[in-house]
Amino acid sequence: MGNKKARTAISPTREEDYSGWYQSVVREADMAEMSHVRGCMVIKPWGYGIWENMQRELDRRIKATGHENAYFPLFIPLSYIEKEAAHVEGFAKEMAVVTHHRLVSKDGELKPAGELESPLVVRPTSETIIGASFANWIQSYKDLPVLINQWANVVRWEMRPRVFLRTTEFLWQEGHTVHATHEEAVEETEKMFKVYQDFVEEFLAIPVIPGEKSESERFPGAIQTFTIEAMMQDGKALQSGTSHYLGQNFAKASKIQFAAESGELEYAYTTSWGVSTRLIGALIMSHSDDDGLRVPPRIAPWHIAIVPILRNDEEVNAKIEAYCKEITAELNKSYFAGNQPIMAKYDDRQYKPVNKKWGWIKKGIPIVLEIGPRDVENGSVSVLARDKNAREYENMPRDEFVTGASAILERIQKSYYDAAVARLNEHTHTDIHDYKSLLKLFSKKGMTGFVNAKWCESIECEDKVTSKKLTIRCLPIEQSGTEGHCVVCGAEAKMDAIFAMAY
RNA sequence: CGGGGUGUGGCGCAGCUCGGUAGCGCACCUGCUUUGGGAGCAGGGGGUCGCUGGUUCAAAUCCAGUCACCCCGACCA
Repeated sequence: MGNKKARTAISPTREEDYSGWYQSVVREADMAEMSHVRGCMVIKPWGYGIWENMQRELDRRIKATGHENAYFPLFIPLSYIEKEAAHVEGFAKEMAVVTHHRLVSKDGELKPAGELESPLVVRPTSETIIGASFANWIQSYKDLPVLINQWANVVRWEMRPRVFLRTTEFLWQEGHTVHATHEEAVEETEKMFKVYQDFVEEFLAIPVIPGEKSESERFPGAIQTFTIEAMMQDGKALQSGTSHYLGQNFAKASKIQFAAESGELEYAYTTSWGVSTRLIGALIMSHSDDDGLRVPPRIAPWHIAIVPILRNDEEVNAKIEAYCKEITAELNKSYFAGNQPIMAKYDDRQYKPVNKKWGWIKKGIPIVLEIGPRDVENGSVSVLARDKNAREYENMPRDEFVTGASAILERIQKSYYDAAVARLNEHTHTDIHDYKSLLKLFSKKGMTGFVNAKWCESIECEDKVTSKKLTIRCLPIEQSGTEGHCVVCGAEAKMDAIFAMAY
């Protein structure tokens, strides 16, 4: 056969077709597939396992900050949605509406019947329906704050679905809180915003730029929207989590009032915040390579796959199997990153070893162990770490691996994060000061990246940029505080803004 | 929602212009050989060609409609 070409497990490669690569990664890792329902996906066990791990850790952090879980209806009366003007306008175009409650058989076909007197919408978010409950729950300042979180599915009738990034139905968590004062609600908004940032950086190994959204990018009905923006491998930005200060807008719409100490009836201050299965998309586009997904150990459903290399010799095979099971059991008693249990899986499926190995690589499991007769002889293991070349085995004594596994997992976690930080830093341009240079930078094909530049805060300049497919992602929390000129119009400006193309 | 493209076994594709009843690579199953870094040979299973209707003796192929996916745009807390 002669020279083997460098073969990648995923085709097309990122270089050849980024979007095709993304879809191929999702398919080859067996994470999800588009269903036959427009824009809706089936999340398969490997993808859902990642989501469950996200849920577990986020849920812990949400509860650690004093919130409790509850559940509210999927259906929202149209009249509720109508109550907040900006909210209606923001969501009207992507609402699924339920108009009937029955089917009847007619000419051999099922037809909707029993038209509802007032239609229901499928929640695109739950501010209004939760607000209606809150209005009942709250009488006095002594009832505050109310700190509620909900894990749910929501529906937004998107025009251009993309698996995990923008689907018609998706899973998320939405926090909704009520406070007596403006200050306390702002504090809450910022607190949860920080929870998201820490979670995404520590567990998903994705560095983010925290910032505030411009007025036009705000959540419909919010006073302030905070966002964490991550940079994908193609340089585009992905909004990965948002936290909103809603002021009294929704309290007024839903009549969330309380008797203050003074005896006055006052409107409360509310917040909401959420992250969704979109984070899985962020994970894929942050860390994966041309051999498939790479899952940071802290979020991986399994950390170590143990693949036996069996021979046509039952006696030898029995030894290999026993050896593998011992190692699996030892690993499963171990921890990494402090107290996170190591999840090791003995892969005794009947597939060929080499196919099992590549299957795991494409799924992005952090470590694949291959164990054959020679390893049993020598008391060793062959280690494939996903942060290294998929063809480089490292042979090491069994005990060294078992005791060192946690360190390897931690190294992998760190290496993914470091690589993502390096990319973010390298491709965040701070030397763009005029409109011409800005457009020139983003007219390039391929890696575009972020521009951190001055903005005069005028909607005109923002619109001008938006018409060029660029967006102002956020006004970073970390401001230089220096004076300068708006990168668009050249006027005096103090505010730093992140400009980028976005998903 | 506008423009473009595509739907053929699990995946990737050919066949369609010029209608004659489906093929290739990978994967899968069996056997033999091989045996720790995507093995070889031989045999085999699996698709009513997205769906509906029309034209025709005959439709994957032509026509109409419809659904879905992909790309570009608009839209997107």
